[in-house]
Amino acid sequence: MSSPKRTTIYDVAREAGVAASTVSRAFSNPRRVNATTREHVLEIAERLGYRPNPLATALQSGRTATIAMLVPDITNPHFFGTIHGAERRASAAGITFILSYTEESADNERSQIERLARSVDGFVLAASRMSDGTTVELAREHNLVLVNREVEGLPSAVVDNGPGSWQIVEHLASLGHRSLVYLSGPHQSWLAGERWRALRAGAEQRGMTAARLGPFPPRVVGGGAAADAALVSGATAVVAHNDLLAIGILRRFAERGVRVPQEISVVGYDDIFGADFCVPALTTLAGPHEEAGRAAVELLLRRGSPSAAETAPRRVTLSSHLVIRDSTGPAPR
Amino acid sequence: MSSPKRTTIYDVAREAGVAASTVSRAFSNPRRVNATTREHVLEIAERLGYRPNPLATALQSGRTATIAMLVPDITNPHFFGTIHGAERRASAAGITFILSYTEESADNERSQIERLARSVDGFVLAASRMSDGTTVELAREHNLVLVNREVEGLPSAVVDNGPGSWQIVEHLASLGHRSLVYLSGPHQSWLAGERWRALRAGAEQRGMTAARLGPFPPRVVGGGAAADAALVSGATAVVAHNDLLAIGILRRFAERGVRVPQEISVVGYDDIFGADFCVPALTTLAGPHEEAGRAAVELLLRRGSPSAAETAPRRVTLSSHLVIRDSTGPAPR
DNA sequence: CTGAAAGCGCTAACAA
DNA sequence: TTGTTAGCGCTTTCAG
Repeated sequence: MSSPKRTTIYDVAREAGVAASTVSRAFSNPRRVNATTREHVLEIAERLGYRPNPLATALQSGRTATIAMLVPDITNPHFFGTIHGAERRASAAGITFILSYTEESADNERSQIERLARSVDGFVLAASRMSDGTTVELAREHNLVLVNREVEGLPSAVVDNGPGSWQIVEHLASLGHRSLVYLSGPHQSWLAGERWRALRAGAEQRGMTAARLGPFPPRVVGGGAAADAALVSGATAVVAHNDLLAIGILRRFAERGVRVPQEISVVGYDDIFGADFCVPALTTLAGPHEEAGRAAVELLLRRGSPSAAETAPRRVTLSSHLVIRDSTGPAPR
Repeated sequence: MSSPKRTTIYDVAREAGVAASTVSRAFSNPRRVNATTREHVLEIAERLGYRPNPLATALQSGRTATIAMLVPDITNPHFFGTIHGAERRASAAGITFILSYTEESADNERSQIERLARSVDGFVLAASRMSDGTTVELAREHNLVLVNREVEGLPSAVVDNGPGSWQIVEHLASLGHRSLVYLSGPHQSWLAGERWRALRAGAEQRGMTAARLGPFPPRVVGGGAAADAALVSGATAVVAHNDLLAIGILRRFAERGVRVPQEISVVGYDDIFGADFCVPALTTLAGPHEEAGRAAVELLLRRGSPSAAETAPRRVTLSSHLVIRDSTGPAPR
């Protein structure tokens, strides 16, 4: 497997006729070394195929140059954008990126954080399922940044769902709908709460009735039960917690011969891959999730740097926008 | 961020009235310690909130309890299954899982391996773009397992595409098609080569003509050019390098008013999310990709263990199967 | 600007 | 079974 002996700073030092500390400086603190010396050292290092051992660096300095991102569920395409943005940003900064799944479990999330604590400089928690209290407590010991979740006092990057949910209501109202039902996601989901609050407020303002049903698993399979529940509710418009659920709902409606949007309108969240080619194509709230991932990593990196530690904005909000496709139409009369 | 001072084995040792090495053993080599002593140590450790520092362990022992998976492109849903399977397996073994993207670049792949080398026990390379030579060379220094790629002498887990591609040909032949065109993926893709070889051989056997066009980017956007090229070729059936490309092709055909499958049949590979609800639903070669990811990690873990180092199977092959949906039909006459 | 020396927290001989 | 003793490869005072 791995070679018997790797070259270390000592090998380089000996060969270059300098002390190990000088080699160390040549790499990690270039300006503290005479330019000529450094060049010489670097050359020898190159020739010997020297590679710094990140583990040794981390053990000694406490800096691991690694961050971890925790995601509830990888099979949800919604997260791809966020993950991708975060990974790109970390990679650009020369930071190793660890991805981990928590299977929608707050306990898992917590234990993963504890397990990885010493191996990373910080965490990006995507759509964290942990309670505010637990999160704040962990944030005292660990470097945390949230994505699509807000907790008082913690840095976060979120795609606003409030204004976006209002857009959904306005859209439905303009089509003559007088009632909507929100098919909710996991009840630990902060986002689900945000969405419902905004939908309800928007509906009230427009004189529409709004009901919430669920929770439903935020996956295609959840769509069957969700669709049936929606039908019983009598609402003319359903807003699904996410596109996965919405696609499942469309499928169930198709099975039952319920025509969308003639008999009922369907709206989703996230604009995932597939939302544009399912049938009917899904009206959904799209957002710059890749940007959110990037911003989160940026917040994390900034906390590490000595400068601008507290001056930096702690909270990034990004705008979402409604993409209108074929799953919404005039309310039936 | 992180607390000022973490408790170490020394703190525990002092408190428990034993040597540090005993504490170390109590955790990493439980059977080499008197049961009573161990229990006592563990209790003290618990009370003091001791957590082993994986970095120190790794630096000393060389074992990092971490593996890395390198994937060409995360936005390709094809990889989700593989990633998920690998992650689950690693997680079950208490192994930290690092995910990294190589953006379809062999150079990137190589440099990532070198960068992570000291921080991980091994690598899972998914659909590696590196040449056989480079791969073999790297395998001398690093612990590599391949997924959906075969290189002489290296362990791998692959979903067979040969037999699967034959199934595609048989299916098309049975529908009366006399010609097919393969719209190829990246030319560094080993899989693309395998597929084409099998398609060509199968076609020959069935007296069909087979042509290869491309390479096309294996994404939806590649579908436009691919579809147009297929049309010019005059073939009655197109086999796309993957479902993403196939979906792009369907879209282009729809735009151009080409009816599928009446005028032309379309087949994809991978059975990704969305393949069942695009229009028409896609006929595609499905495979147990999650299983492949799991198997790859298993191969990696096995190499580490002293026993069965060489007895273990080095190559896992999994069967694929054709899922027939609505994008294939009788050849036009 | 450079070198010597002391660890970071843990494991692994080797003794006892 | 347990303790002692060296380090793993690097960074970081502290002198020079």
